[in-house]
Amino acid sequence: MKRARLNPEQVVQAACDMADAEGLEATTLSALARALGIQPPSLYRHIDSYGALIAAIAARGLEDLRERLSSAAAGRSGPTAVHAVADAYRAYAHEHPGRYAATTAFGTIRGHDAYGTAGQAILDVLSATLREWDLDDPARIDAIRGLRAALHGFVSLERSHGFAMDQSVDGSFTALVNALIAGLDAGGGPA
Amino acid sequence: MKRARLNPEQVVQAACDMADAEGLEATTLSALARALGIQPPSLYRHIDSYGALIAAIAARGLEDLRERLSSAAAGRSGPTAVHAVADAYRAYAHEHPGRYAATTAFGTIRGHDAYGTAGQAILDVLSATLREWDLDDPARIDAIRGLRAALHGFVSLERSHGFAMDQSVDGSFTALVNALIAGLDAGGGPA
DNA sequence: CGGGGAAAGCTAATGACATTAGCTTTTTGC
DNA sequence: GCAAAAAGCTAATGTCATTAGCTTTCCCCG
Repeated sequence: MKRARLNPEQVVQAACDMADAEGLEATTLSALARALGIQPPSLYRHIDSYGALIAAIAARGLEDLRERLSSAAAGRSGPTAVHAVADAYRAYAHEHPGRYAATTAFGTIRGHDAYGTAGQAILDVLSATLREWDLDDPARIDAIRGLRAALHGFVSLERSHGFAMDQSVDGSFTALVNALIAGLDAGGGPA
Repeated sequence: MKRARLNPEQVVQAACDMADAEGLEATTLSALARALGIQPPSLYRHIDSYGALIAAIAARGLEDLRERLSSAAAGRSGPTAVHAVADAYRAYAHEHPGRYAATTAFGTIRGHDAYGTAGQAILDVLSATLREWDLDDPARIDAIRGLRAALHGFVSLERSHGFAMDQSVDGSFTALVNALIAGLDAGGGPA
């Protein structure tokens, strides 16, 4: 019988993979221990708590996501950049549903701040994506919040079968991003 | 010692109140039984399961929400109607965070369809709100999906302290709704 | 080469949870 | 007033996360 000899890195990696494959809710300490060939209490040699594990998955998700968004934004500007970033955001959420879900599992994460800076980095990328509109600060923050809310809301509803009609979801997403871009062009602040 | 003599209606009502006051995660069968002065297994005389209870909370939340949106939309049209409905949506989520959270707790709800029709009713209200734009059917569904995604995403991030900067969140919400309206006016479908 | 300490595993136990089975009490309808 | 249904109860099970305390394994240093 082979001893595992694990380290925190491997544990988090396995948890990320399990979350993507089986769902975040199925990623329990028991299931993770089973998958790793050890007993549940042994996991505490590598992680502080269940909440800390979910926070670690979330942190990794945010880092990966930031990288994808950066790549999508590189060498693009204006509407093209916004579409590229939006598509990259949605693609990441689909490819790594567990990591993405952890990112938004605020309930279990509260207090574990491992992912605070990673979240800020995402906002920086979004901000850079909007550079061409040259927004001054109240409007800039409004735009970032709106973009993030729209992306998160769409992906969240989509991931949970929130869109019943069998019309193309891709098209609806493109239309939403176009609407936000139209809003940026219109530029009118709060009436 | 007073016997409770409960019925399903009262149990769901108490669960809704507890969810709003203590949070949906704190609304366990044990805590609910404690609050009602009975033992946990006795709850099964009134509900089928924990999942069914959450689904019942969600159904009530959707019904209440539909009513609020209907009221907000009545006698209004165009951008005014959209703003009124959006504000009503956000206000409901703030006033009844537990019910609203249940509405989007797709994981525990899956399979309990008590809330299916209520969800459809919400979409009907949103559709009516957009009447003035006279959208034909692919664009109409895109607009509804986009509006719902934006509202849900914003409220969801807001509820979980997703907006760090201390700039006014009200203003950001108004700006987002304005952007969506600008998108409706621009009307361009997917490029 | 050998020993000692740290790292990483283990078993056993606890307390919260949902859930089932089966019993008792209360209410209600005739 | 009585019988049956409705609504409560206790006891037990299985799944969680988590803690305490023990043992094994590895690695470094003398």
